[in-house]
Amino acid sequence: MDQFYAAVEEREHPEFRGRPVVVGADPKDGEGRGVVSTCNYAAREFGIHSGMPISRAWKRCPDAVYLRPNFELYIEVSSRIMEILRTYADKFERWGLDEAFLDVTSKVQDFEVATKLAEEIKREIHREERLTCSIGVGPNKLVAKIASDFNKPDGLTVVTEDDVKRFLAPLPVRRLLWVGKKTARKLNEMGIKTIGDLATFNVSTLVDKFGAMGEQYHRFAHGIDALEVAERGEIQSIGREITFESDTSEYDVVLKRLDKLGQRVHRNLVDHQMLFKTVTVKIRYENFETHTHGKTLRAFTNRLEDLQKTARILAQPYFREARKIRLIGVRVSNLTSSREQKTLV
DNA sequence: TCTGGGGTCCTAGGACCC
DNA sequence: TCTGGGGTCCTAGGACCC
Repeated sequence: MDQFYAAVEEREHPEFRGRPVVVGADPKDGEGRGVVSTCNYAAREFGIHSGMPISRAWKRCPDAVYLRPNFELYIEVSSRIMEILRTYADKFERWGLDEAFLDVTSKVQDFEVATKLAEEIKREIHREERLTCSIGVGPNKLVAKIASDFNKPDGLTVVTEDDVKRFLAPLPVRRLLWVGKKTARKLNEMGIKTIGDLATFNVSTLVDKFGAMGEQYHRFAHGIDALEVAERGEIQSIGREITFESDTSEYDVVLKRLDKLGQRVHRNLVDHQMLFKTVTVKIRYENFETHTHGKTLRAFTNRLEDLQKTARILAQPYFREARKIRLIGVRVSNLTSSREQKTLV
């Protein structure tokens, strides 16, 4: 979906039309913490983009419409769109709230028919939700994903097997799936700027530098990706975290917030009918130094008290030397379903 | 410029077991 | 007196995704 959160907000508020819309943290007249989640194209004209500190966005365009994300609404719209998409696919994989992979192998004989199908999907989503999306068609997930990012908004990019190398070669390595900021920088330092550079680079050097992933990157650069389109299974962890409005060394305040976060995690856990065995606390100091500290209990539990008590104990060692804390979080993992009756010995 | 919040997966070291 | 090999699980940190 194109600029999903911002597009949904514009749809719900016609009065915003034509104005820059920024969804994210509260800018608080330029003093706000947090980042931009999504912004529309009018806001992008001011150089605003997702991930940018909200304070910086404010400086660039104080007159934009600034909104806190309304996840309930986005989830609702997302669910309807996902149901539409599902009907078109042999295999379906949701990818966040606003992206999805569709394996349509059995529905189409060739790329021409696949293109027609993509056009039909775009039409149906626009008819039902009055929102636009950008679609990439390719021989595998990797190529389809990169193709979908190639032409936005309201784009459709088709890359056939024969075109894959020509399509990928000139693109910066950063566009590859799983090549983020850090890896892109390392690759650039090795003189690898484009996906084409990566494709012709010596594999063993890549393996030396990146381990098993080095070989993966090399395959990706050739457009080779054997990953299945598959629905995600059971969830692996549930966590909540918050950044304080101002960094604090009032540890009783921090512990209160930790308890509240524990409550929210617990509520979610119970909704999912899950038990947990591991609790992990996350602390970020004012200098952005971040630590996690976890403990695995002896048995599965879903008791709030177990969660909160363990979290408090785990957080304790970080409360020293009056160091100011920026963020606190708690996560449970090692989950199992509480639906099946477990035999306890 | 001052960096959110929800997640997933991988790695490396260490404890422990047989 | 020096030190195997197979395995599992736990922990902390880091990179990546939306």
